[in-house]
Amino acid sequence: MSAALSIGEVAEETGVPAKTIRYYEQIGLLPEPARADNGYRVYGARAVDELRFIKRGRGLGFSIADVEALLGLWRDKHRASGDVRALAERHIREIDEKLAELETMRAVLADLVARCHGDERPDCPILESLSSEAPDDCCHHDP
Amino acid sequence: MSAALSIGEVAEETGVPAKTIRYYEQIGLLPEPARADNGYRVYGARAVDELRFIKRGRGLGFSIADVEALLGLWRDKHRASGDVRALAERHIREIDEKLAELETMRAVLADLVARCHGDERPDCPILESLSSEAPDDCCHHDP
DNA sequence: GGTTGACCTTCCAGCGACTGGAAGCATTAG
DNA sequence: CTAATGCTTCCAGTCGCTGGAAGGTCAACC
Repeated sequence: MSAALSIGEVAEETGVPAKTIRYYEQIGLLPEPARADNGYRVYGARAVDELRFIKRGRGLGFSIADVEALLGLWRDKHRASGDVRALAERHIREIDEKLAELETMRAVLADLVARCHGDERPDCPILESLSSEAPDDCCHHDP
Repeated sequence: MSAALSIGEVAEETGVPAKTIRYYEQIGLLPEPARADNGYRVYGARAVDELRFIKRGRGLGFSIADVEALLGLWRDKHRASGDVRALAERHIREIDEKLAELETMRAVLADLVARCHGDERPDCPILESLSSEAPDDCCHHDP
């Protein structure tokens, strides 16, 4: 049978802080674990696996809602891999949007920094650009 | 003299929602405007300029705190352009970190998606990767 | 037996940067 | 007179945690 672990041991094992584990339980991402006589949470190997899954999903930038969906698909032995792939593809598109936005910002900033001599003199193209009369519809943002 | 504008007109003029303008005032980013007899906020051209400045700074990804600092430097006629440049350079480094993180995520996801056939069959490298026994120290995150 | 100290429990509050909504005046048009 | 805007305030929610307070529990040490 699988070893019984306290929340601290699971935290140690998975690298997910105990506070975060309780939080995941609170929002329903993790099932409520069994309790020892003293009220302490008691976890098995399954919880460790699920937490590792969650941690990796979060590490790839999936939202909690997405991780919840992926966890559901993972538990479902009859899932279609197409569903998983669709979720991942949508996430890649979101990442691409953020990348494009950040790259635009970076390019504008790098240009401004290059044109700013950066000494004690007060004239500065960076501030001039931020306060100029030009239209500022340059940077698109999500709705 | 400069035209007196209501909050709605300033919002229209700058593209910053009235709610956000009030929020900026509340957190001290914008000074409290004059009030008409009926209690309505009354703005001048200066507030419009400052809001445009803020909007552009936010559009370049600067935090509110950074925008506040930039606004201070902008108002200070004796500022050193080096201070502005240092702030912008630090921001570029933060953007570079986010870019690197997102690019790593994207690469991992793209690889997983490519290896997932994505049909009705349940076997899926994406889920396998999330649940594998391999160490998951692959993705670094900020402290 | 007493007392640390490390662990566990609960609940509440805060981060950033807004955004939405409720409840209530002000002003203007019809 | 009423309806439609627009303005005011304040409170709550978003997302994903994280910190802290106040207290219970357990093993070890003197």
